[in-house]
Amino acid sequence: MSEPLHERIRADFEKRILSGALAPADRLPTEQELMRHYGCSRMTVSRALSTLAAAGLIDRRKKAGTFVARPRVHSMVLDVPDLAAQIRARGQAHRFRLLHREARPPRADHADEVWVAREGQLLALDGLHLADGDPIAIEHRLIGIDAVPGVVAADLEAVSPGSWLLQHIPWTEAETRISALGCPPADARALGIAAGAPCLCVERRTWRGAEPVTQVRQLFLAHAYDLVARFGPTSSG
Amino acid sequence: MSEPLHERIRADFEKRILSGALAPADRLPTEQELMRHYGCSRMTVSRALSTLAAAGLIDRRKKAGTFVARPRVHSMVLDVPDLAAQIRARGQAHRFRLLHREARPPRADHADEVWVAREGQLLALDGLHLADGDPIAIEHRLIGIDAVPGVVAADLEAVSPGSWLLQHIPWTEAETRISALGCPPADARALGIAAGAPCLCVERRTWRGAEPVTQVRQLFLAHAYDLVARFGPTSSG
DNA sequence: CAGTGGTCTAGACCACTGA
DNA sequence: CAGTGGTCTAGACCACTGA
Repeated sequence: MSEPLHERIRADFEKRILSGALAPADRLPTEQELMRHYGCSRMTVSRALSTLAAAGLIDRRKKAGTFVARPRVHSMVLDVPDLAAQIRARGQAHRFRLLHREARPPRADHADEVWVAREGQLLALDGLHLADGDPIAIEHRLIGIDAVPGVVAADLEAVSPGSWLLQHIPWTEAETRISALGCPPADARALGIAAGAPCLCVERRTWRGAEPVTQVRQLFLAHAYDLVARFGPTSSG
Repeated sequence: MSEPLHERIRADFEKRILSGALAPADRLPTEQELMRHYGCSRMTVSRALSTLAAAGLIDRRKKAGTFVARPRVHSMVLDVPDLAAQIRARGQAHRFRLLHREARPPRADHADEVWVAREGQLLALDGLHLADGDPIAIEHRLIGIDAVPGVVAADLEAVSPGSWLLQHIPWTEAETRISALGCPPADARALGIAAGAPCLCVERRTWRGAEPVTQVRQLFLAHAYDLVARFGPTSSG
């Protein structure tokens, strides 16, 4: 038996809930009943059910029992592909070309700049992502120098700023906003497309603990970039 | 002490990893050392570390010990807002207008249709999402009638097809693809915009267990719809 | 107030794997 | 082969909450 018992119990109930055999609001057996059914101790049963509860598949209420949860339809796991890797996977060469680089204090009337730099300095970067020499995305990035002092000396064309940060900031929290828009004229010129052409816009703020690290706005040519998200309790089990 | 001890241990190490005090590849104390430090049993320590391992913050290797994991930069939690609720939150009225409805076998040369219906019948729906009477999105949907027999009799203007399915299919797995594109002419006419205007395109396939349920392609007017994703180990703890 | 889940203990045996 | 984590037991006390 390579599979632990708690995992078998968890998978049993996941399957019944996924298949609809157990519908939302249905009551599961009590821990006592499951102990008898699986011939194991209460800790083992409890561990299986705790995992399902953490995944949002069931709700546990004292005295009342354990119930199938209503599906949470609002959260998915989003794969954020590495742009450079995605380009290379298509057999193209990826390059990042820095268009502009400036270290300075934040402008008080720019909320993003104040958010990133607070009272310190920020690094403002504009650059192009190229696939086989053709621009496919433009990014505008702000980095807090106090949060990431090493960035000032980094060669950000050898490794793109996003990759450099990921390699040097050990863990991050981030918030991403995804939208579509017509390409503004200045970006369109840099990308070599018509102003107003459809672009996928990804805006992201990243923290290290409570400290802001970077804010970035990336515009991708339509069809150059897809975001893929998967959803389902299986992904958490 | 309202907070369980295993949760305190988990939060301690999460904090140290997030703050950078513990860097990737750093070794954590052994379970024996943590038992002494927190004055608790091995199960309690193990539970805290198992939760961190499940969240991807640490790697545990037998004989070698427990180590801070390299950040997984590729997965985020994506909030999929309910379009109707989002419109109402802006103080507008949401309505779904059915443009076309047809029950028929799949066309053999349409991969999406064969995927949804297999050998059975499918329901093909086209409709508009309206905010205060103005179109803001168009959707093209295929539903497998064998998987969801009740849908044939449903009033899909009173409740939009997406909402109806969520209420009647107890749990789902889904795969979503997000991109930007210029609006095709036929969709543009229905939306009352110029052909080629930028749109956010969301394509989703949904399963119930192993059975395909629905395939939908939605085009949103730019600025009418944002997708927001959050990322971070806190979300899983 | 009785039944349920939440937590925790002090052990045990085992599997894996690096020294 | 010794140290580490993975699993499991058979209990215990407690907190919550619906009947």
